[in-house]
Amino acid sequence: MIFDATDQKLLDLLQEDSKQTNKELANKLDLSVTAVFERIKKLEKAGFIEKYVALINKNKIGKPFVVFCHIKLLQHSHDNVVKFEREVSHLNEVLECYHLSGDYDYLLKVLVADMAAFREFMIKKLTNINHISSTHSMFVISEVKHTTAISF
Amino acid sequence: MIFDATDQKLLDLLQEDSKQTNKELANKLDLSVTAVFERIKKLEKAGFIEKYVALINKNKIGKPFVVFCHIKLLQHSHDNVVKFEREVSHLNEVLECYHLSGDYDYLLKVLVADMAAFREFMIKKLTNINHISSTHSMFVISEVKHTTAISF
DNA sequence: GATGAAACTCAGCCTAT
DNA sequence: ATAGGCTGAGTTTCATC
Repeated sequence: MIFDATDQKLLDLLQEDSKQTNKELANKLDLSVTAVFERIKKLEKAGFIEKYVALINKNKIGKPFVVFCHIKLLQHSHDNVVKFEREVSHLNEVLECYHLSGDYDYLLKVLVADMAAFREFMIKKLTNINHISSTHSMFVISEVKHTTAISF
Repeated sequence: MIFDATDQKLLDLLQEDSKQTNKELANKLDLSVTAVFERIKKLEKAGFIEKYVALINKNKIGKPFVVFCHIKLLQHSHDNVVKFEREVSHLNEVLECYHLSGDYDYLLKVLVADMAAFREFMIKKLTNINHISSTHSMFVISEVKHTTAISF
């Protein structure tokens, strides 16, 4: 598939605002509406565009508290790893979970209402998952930058 | 403003797929098309919905390598902090930057092509910012979970 | 461009306060 | 009775071919 500078610009625009009409995009890219339409379909089919989503304000819905949580496992047998990953994926407070190199095995991004809710999460959910050896939590004081848009 | 269970469901649906038509949403929510339309406008105006974006596949555009980078500052004077935060925000490899409690001051999520590109980023960009005392990088082995959707 | 569908507007209705 | 959400019809604009 051909992927040129115009496709890049198009992805930049769609990553910023996916509700723009093809006409608006056409103006910005100096293309016809149909050309924009076809490029978008091409990018969707080729898997460049994964999905279109609404981003919502976490403060507005009462979950302003972000915690990053390092986790070390007791053992790293295949079964334990798979089980841990599956269980952690099902926790809806966990927005992101990464398997990492370094001292700790995993990094979790956890979203909750406040410190009390985080405590509940730790006690009732996280440490209820077996095979966790230790955890280390870091609280977000402020979000300096947060974007979903990848630059080229 | 009233915010009820239907609004929650609507936000859940829009966080999953913002390209659904109001008709589809109306069916899922058992409402009329107009009612859905009005609720969405209400949620946009009230700031619950921040923006609509396309999520793109980082592997497809040649940036599959994710690194989390802890950073400690030398001094924490107001000026240094502001300057650091501004400069780091301008780096397009940095998708996210958080001011954290704990041993390190900041956590950065960095997206690059590969280890060589990360090295370039560290040498040419990151450590070029003054007032950095130390850094500690952790490489993502696998992304176990990654969602932009916040649950209620 | 043409067309079918979607977004958006409006006027009036229903419900709860 | 008043406010708010709901509906369905009508109009404009968009996506799609």
